[in-house]
Amino acid sequence: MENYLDLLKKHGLRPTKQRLIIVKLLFKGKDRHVTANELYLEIKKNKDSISLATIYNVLNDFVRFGLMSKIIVDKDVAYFDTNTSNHYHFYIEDQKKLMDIETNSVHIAKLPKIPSNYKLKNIDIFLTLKNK
Amino acid sequence: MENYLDLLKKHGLRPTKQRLIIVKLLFKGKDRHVTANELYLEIKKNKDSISLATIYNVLNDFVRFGLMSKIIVDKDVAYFDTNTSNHYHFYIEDQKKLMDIETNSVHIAKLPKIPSNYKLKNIDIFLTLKNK
DNA sequence: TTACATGCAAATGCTTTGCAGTACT
DNA sequence: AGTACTGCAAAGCATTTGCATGTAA
Repeated sequence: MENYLDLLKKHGLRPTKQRLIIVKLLFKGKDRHVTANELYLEIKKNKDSISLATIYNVLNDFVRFGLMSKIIVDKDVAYFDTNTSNHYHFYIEDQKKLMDIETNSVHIAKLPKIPSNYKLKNIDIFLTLKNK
Repeated sequence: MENYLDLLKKHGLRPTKQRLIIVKLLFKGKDRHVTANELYLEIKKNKDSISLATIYNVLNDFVRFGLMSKIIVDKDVAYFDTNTSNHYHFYIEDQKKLMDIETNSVHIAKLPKIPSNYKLKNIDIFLTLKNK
């Protein structure tokens, strides 16, 4: 309980009622990938209520302050990921779902030379899956 | 000239005036990554005129019929790529530009096991770059 | 009390769609 | 002739923003 509060403070975020509800939900268990709307519905189901605009604001703040990351793989929707370490994803196209790939199950043996004047910010890998 | 027409026919697409203008522009030289709006402006600059809606229709048809691919890396805009073979991209964040990565400059030595009931459709890799 | 956060509704911006007119075959 | 394509304006939809109200420090 208290550690959720500290989690926010540690990242320079004021622990408001709404942020606490969201942090508790997302960081309770294993890593999660949620869309803003999914989170909105989940909160409603738990008999709480946070406006969708606030959910967007909170999630974007969490990304800005390094608590979460944002994943773009579908034109229609943004996914928010509780895992901020560099890792890769399966994207299950038919279900529009993301799944983590275990980091040690991928090995990139060779990377291209980065063009001069640029530096590598991060590596995204998506393995798009279809139903068999 | 004639081969553009054949390119369309070969893929089962009627060679209309608009499609020919677009094919000529996109397949004239090296591989290209364009947004619908960029293409729209480029066509206008060439003293032609195609409505933005038609450009979307044409590009989406080209993707559907295997002439191009669609790349999602930015929430705001879709990129259309004349290269349909499996290859990877640099994404230059500050300029919102895509660049091909030479296929043989990346080597994935290890891939995860694909979950049962699914098959791998394709592999996307984005190396996001920032200005140094 | 001052700066920041929330929530609603309205705005934004890319993309898609309905439909009437036009062009391929 | 019949089917497919184009073009415009309108609709759609996820996300952002302006602003008044509420809350944390």
